[in-house]
Amino acid sequence: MVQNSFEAAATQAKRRGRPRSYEPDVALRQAMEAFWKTGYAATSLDDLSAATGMNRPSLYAAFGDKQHIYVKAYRRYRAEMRDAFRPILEADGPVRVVLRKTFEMASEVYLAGPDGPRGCFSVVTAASEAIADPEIRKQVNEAIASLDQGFTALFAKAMARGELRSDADAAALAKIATATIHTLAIRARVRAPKSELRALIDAGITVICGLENRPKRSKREA
Amino acid sequence: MVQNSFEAAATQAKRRGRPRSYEPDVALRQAMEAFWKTGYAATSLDDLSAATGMNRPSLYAAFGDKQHIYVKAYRRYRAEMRDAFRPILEADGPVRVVLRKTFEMASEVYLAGPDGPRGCFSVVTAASEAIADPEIRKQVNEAIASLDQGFTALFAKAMARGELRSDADAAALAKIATATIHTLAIRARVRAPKSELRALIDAGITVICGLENRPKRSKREA
DNA sequence: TGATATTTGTACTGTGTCGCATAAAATACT
DNA sequence: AGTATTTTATGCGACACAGTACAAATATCA
Repeated sequence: MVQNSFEAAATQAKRRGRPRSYEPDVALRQAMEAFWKTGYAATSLDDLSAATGMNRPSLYAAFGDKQHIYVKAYRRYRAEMRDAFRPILEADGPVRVVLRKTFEMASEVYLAGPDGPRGCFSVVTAASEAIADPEIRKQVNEAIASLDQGFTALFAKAMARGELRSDADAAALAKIATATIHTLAIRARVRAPKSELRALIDAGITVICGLENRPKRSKREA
Repeated sequence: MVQNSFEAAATQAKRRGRPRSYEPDVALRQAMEAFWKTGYAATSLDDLSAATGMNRPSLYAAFGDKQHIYVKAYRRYRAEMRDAFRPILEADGPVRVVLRKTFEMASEVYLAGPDGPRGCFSVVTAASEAIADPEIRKQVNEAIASLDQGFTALFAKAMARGELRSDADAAALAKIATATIHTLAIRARVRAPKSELRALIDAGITVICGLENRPKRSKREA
């Protein structure tokens, strides 16, 4: 499997037998979408089959049984989120701006489902499964810790530049930033109006960075 | 059904046929526990039957089909939470104290499952079902709005007493308080260590009420 | 004591679901 | 061309599940 993907990644090396009628990468993404929307238990293998265009035996051959498909789909979700958030979160710039961009990105992702808003995979679907499945629980913990750490680094940098109160606690602020992400995810899933999410983003920024201290003429911050 | 519960509530009025071997109230609570732990889809009627001690026909007679049982169990959860939180949230006292008590109550509830931590029914189980079931989505929205409003009232009172910055926005702070509840629920479900939840509570209070301005000798606030 | 009313317990039906076995299809190697 | 290899496609088998029918059980009322 490993060398296969290596060969495939290389120069589309000629594989011996009948060619696959699916691309594992896009199939996994489609499976992810299905789980994201309906959760683990409510998504049947037939649903996955329909979503991916693969039939069940192919699903098994490619990803293993349902639990394995779920774990891999969740891993894929986390990887995509990492790739989407890291550049924004690690970019240089005023905390307020970076924070706003991060929250807005989250909000967009949570609202932008193909069939309406669906929130965050980790928060609304994986967390639910965390009691029954230790592997998933571990991954959700990693996801949360990773987010906490990303925000902590951002705030530590900002404090070093004097952008935040010197008596602030970067790790504590980070937890509140993660909390804002979490509540965004939940509210998006239950179709809270966009205005509510916007208000939430403003509230999170204000509470973490303080009120805009210099009331300038320009209305936008970014 | 309505008059039955009335009679029963009255003086155990003599019912005609074979007596029930269960108490509807405790049975619903047990069903709630089951759904709370494993979610809607992963909880079978056999699970509910085992949890309540009722057999399936009795379940149907008492509460309707699975979806109805779930809705009623969720309603029950919300009612219990209301009863638990309202007196704390509406009590007179310094915001910091009220807020801390509220967060600590939430933390305790989320951690105190009979088989380990399970988070919040609304956040981790109902929100997941919110896409498929409009009735549940409506109820989750109500639950969130109710929490937002409770915190808003608390902060408005506090501002009137001069306990918070006069330029603060009670509704905005309330959303952050709700966010703190939400992240507590999620982290509890994935078995975050208690120390993490404590740190989160402190962070939420600090970020909403500001740093303790007068460093007194006593270490506790409450 | 017998009729009536209500609940329980068992068993049944039809459907959904998971996982796999097996044959057909489609490619590369020789 | 023929063989080996890999995937697809059909479909099977065992089981879980939701919901219900029906008879037995247990109470009140006359």
